[in-house]
Amino acid sequence: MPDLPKAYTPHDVEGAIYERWLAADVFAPDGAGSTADPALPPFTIIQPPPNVTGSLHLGHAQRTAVEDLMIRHARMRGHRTLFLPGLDHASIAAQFVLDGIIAAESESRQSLGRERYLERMHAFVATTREVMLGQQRRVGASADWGRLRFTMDDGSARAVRVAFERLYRADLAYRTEALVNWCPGCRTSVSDLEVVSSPETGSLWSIRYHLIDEATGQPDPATTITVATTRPETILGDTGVAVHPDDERYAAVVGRHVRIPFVERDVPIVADEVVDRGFGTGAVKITPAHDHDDYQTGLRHRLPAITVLADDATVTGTGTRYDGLDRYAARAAIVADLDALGDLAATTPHELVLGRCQRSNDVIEPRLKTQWFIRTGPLARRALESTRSGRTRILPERFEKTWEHWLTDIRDWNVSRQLWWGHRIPAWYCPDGHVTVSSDAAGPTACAGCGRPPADLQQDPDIFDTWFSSGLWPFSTLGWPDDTPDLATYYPTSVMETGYDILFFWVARMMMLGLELTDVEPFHTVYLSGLIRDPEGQKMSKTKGNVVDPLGVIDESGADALRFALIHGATPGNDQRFGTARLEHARNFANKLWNATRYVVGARPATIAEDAERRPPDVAKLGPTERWLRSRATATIAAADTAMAAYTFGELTRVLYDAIWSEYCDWGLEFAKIRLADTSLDHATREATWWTLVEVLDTYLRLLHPVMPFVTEALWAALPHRAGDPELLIVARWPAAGTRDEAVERQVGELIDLVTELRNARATAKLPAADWLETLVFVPLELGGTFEALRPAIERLARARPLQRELTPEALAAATRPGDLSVIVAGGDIEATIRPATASGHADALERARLERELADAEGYLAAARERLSNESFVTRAPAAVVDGARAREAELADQVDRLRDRLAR
RNA sequence: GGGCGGUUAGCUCAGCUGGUCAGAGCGCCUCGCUUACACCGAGGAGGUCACAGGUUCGAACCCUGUACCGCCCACCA
Repeated sequence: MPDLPKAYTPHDVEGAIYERWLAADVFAPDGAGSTADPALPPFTIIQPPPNVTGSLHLGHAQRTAVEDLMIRHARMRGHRTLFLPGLDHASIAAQFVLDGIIAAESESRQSLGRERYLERMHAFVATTREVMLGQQRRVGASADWGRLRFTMDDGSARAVRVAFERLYRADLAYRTEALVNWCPGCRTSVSDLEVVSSPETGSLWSIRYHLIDEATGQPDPATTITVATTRPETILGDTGVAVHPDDERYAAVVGRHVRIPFVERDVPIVADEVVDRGFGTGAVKITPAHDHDDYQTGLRHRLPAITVLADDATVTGTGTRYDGLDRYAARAAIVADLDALGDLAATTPHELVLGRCQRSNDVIEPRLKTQWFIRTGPLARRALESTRSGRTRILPERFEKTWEHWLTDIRDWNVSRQLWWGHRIPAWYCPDGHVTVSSDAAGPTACAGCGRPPADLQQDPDIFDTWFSSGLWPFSTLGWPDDTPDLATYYPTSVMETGYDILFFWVARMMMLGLELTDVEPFHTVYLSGLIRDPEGQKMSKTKGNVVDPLGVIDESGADALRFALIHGATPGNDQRFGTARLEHARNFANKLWNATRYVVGARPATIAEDAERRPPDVAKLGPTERWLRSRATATIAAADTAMAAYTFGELTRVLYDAIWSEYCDWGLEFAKIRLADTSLDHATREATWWTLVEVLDTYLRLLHPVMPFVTEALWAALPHRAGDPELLIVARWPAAGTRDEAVERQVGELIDLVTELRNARATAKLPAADWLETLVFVPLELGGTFEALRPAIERLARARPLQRELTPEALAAATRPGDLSVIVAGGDIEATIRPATASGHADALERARLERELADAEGYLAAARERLSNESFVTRAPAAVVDGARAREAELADQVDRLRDRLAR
């Protein structure tokens, strides 16, 4: 048994412990140090792979803490546990970061070229990767590092190719020209999810279009239709004007044509119900190539789609002087020119919602592109079926509504990205337009359409949306598409823990792809964590500068404190504010635990050898407090089990905090101190007391281990172990709840209340803390044995001596003298009288005031209880147990009120 | 425009399926004899559980509505 240093220094504890775990090979389910029971089902958590874009923040630390908590708990219950760690290449996010880095060196994607750019990327992620893995170890992740995976490793690459080929063959992946969300800054398309709507103030311009005189074929200067637009530059791509079919104002002009200025194009006026008659002028210009609504309208009316903006959002191909101008410069020029022509009818400020790129914040430009899409309809239906049937559960449950809503209205998923860092789409095109999709690493051997040789084929230059590879994560990490032993053993996985902010991005994609490709739900439970915010409730972000580095916190307070704080404050799906107060609370708790253990270790009776093997306490020698401690430990185990089963980890920490601090330390250790020092007791009795302390502390260390693994491991090593225990707590068994002794819990509880009340009376009367006070006490017969056993402890803790027991309340009343302080324990029959060493009128006044306050409280409760009982329908309609409880309560209160009145009358 | 959360002690938050549920931590006030711990110990003050109705024998908890705050989704140019 190692000695415990006097001071708790997390830094010293934690490094050594992690090394011991690694050396013992206890993380892997099949590691040499595993104590798992092969008969139990395995428990698997595939870690949500953090982006290799830098370093981990508190949110990651929280996720890791929660995942590791579940894994450690399952491991202690004897399950084979796989906590598979990983990293995500984070295609667009990583490119965004790297672009920033190379920009500082006056380089760019274009200047480096694809090959050198990717070299830079590999070097970049090689460094961030090590930083991030190191951080996870510091947090204490008991992950199986030997199975570490990366979304860009060969296994993932193959899984991506095979998945795509299967989807293609099942007609769930298709290539088409469609309007996609184009980010001019990132120079790629992005998915609908990556477009964030941003309310902004812009302008609404009303513009007159001239109708064509059908006789001359020329615009009629006198006949115009006014359209309203927020984006005048798209005029150049207009191919129609739409009005509502029932709009009488325009009924006459439907079917006629207008001439689009600058491009001199004649386009038809069409009737379409999409138009809102009440908005603007009731006439809408239609630009199918640059607006999602217009695209649909265009399709309905067979209007051509003319692209007028290039990849960099400059005007292109219009043959006007605007070509080459940025979209906003073109807008200004066009507005000015329209004004000059006299066709600008109005300019009004306008609140609108812009789509901006989640990554670069550029305004998204809808553009026509030929790209790959995943047909989500059939996939989403299966995913919905999984949650509706309960085969996969989402926690907290309210997110199932969000899930339903999103998956019901889901649109096809654009997976093509015009980026470099990612998985290249395994599709090849031949000059005749045939498409060949091949999962072969070497590519296809011939064109699938015409048999041309590979040399004639060109691979799609695009890569996949990063979430495509992430979507395969639960099974690609286990060896899929091969039928590996790991896949057979650990798939489907158990719990997917992640933030609610990526429910759609990631969880939905994993469900859809997992169901399609493996025919089974990839996990049975989705646990959604909330976000970590700063103490002011702000989202942590680098630009705000309020990001907290977990390593700094760990250096200062320890990983255990960090984990406890993060878990303690977490309610599933709810954000939490994180600040120093929480952290100090957690660190103080670790410190408390450390010192309590140090006390226990140091309190070993001399009759027990230092290296003695653990013995269960001798049941025959247990006193009430020992039985109380054991019963409370059993209650705590049950409460911890309930919390674990409900995934309410914050509740788990609360239960353990209270049990350890408020029960074990505040009362258990204090009672034990007195007993251990009581030389009137025999050796065996004192040994039983100590063994009880050891046993209960052992239980609490086990229960707390998943939350605070380092300190519990260190402290557990200082306790004697049972014969069958392993070397390390991490692979020791989770405790099983025994039977509670409710009688002893109640009795000891009442005596604890007595001590508290005696202290209260003393403090209220402002009696010196150091004084020993002569005290008389009446304790009913059924509590007598317990009282006598605890008498030395009560005397010491209440500083009441001599503590003389009176046998009847009458005897107590008779012995009470004026100036004595009275104590009537609420809810019990215990009464006591304290005799101050020096009587003082002042103390007496304070004492009366205290008793009167207590009386008023008791009378209030009593009145409420009586009112409830006098209610006929309560007595007849409430459950018997509740009524009985109320009667008992009434009796207790009545008794207490009597006694208080009696005392005050003296 | 839909949907979802939140509103409980000065602050940050717990309160699971309605019946000792009005709680915790921090902060505050008073006091510390006691060598596990001052990262501590003892005692205490503090709340019409956002507001208004309703259901019920009984509501912080269920229903309806209102007000703020936050988030998600959404094709009004």
